[in-house]
Amino acid sequence: MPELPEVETVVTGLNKLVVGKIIDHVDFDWPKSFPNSDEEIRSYLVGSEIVNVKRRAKVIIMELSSKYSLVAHLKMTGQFVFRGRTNWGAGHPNDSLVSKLPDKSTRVTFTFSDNSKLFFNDQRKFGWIRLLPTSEVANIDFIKKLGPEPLSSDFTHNEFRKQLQKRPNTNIKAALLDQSVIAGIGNIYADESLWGARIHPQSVVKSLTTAQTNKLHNEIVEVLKLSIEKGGSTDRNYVDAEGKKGSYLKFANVFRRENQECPRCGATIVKIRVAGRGTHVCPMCQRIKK
DNA sequence: CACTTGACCTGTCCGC
DNA sequence: TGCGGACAGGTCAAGT
Repeated sequence: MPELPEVETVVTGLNKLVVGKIIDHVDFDWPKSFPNSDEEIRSYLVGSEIVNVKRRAKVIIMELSSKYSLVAHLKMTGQFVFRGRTNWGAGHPNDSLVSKLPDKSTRVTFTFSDNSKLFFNDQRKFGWIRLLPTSEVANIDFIKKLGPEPLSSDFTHNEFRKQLQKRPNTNIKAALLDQSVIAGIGNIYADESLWGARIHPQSVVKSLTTAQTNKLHNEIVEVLKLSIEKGGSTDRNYVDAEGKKGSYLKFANVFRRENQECPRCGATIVKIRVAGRGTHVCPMCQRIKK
């Protein structure tokens, strides 16, 4: 599922819904989803308050009053959905993929002291939650290696070119999906930003001109901002912390639009395979550059 | 080393 | 309908 805009939307929702809640207990049936020991849970989770929720790349970090944090990755199908007194039973039936919880994809359930609940659902079981000291979050290997946040002021045209030099001989799509080059982009926003910049996903990174990477930089920022504004993309599973879908895909130009007309030139959009991923491209206005 | 290809899982869709 | 295979928004580990 979720790329930067979806995770950002979930984090915004969690800040509104669960900050200030005290964790009473936690239930889980798939240990890989939440592998901490009973001892750690008893000592650092139960009885602690959620004080803040933030995002780095696609990782969600919930800081607790115990000086520990719940760190989570939604991978392809993970969801955090809150249910409490104000929204029992999903207040938006036509806009939601989940009405009754827990359901068979529920892996972890946090119950708060006021009896409201936060469900971690994950159909494919790739996602995970870890409880660890807040001071160690920055030292997680994956987080240490992450490239710049595309919506931060550090992400300049020059910085983007510098980061791309880490992967000079691969294609630009693989480079965009590499979280150590740039943090938070996944399959949808890679395709959309490459279409916006008129760059073919199979173009070799070192062949791109400065004008092209500058344009791509601008497209990445615009596409991500627009998606956050639309509450992210719901392709199949994604919902926000209230269980609602995102509407960005209505505005997408190529993603999942194979066999439709390119909105820019009218040619037929094709779906190919690049970097092992389904990739949507307009063969007319996105040219391969070797 | 740099880069590409499976594996991790469940569910759905499509062709025979 | 049934069944096999491909595919799905991400990241690792193991290959070349």
